[in-house]
Amino acid sequence: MRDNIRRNMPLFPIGIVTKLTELTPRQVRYYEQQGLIRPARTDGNQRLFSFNDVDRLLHIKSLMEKGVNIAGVKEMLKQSQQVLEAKKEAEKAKKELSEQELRRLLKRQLIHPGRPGQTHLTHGELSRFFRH
DNA sequence: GTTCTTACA
DNA sequence: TGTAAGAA
Repeated sequence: MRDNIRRNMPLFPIGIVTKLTELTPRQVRYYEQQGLIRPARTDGNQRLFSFNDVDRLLHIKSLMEKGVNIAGVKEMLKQSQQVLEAKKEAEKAKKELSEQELRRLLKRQLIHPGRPGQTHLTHGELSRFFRH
């Protein structure tokens, strides 16, 4: 799991990122303002993006193209983090629980999906995350 | 030559 | 979001 430190390594300036993502510098900076990404900075205050940042931007781009607005993108990214955290917890559980206990847990999660603290949205609220 | 911030159409 | 100005 040493790959993550590489993926988070600040490597490319905004010019490279815009070519990689086909986003405009304006968009990239704006997304940073909205807290969707937080690229590192050089001594001269120039942004340096990691592979993760680029992936994130591509994800954001695809969502935007599907009509999801900033608020919606934020939620989606939150869910992505929750999924990752869930995976970590699952690995923990795998070590701490017996196979049998694990089966029971998984079965319960399948029957009661989104139990922990997920946001249940009504149809009306969902529209909040799309362009009007 | 690139990128940064701020401001305005 | 695009574009311009002035400073790194």
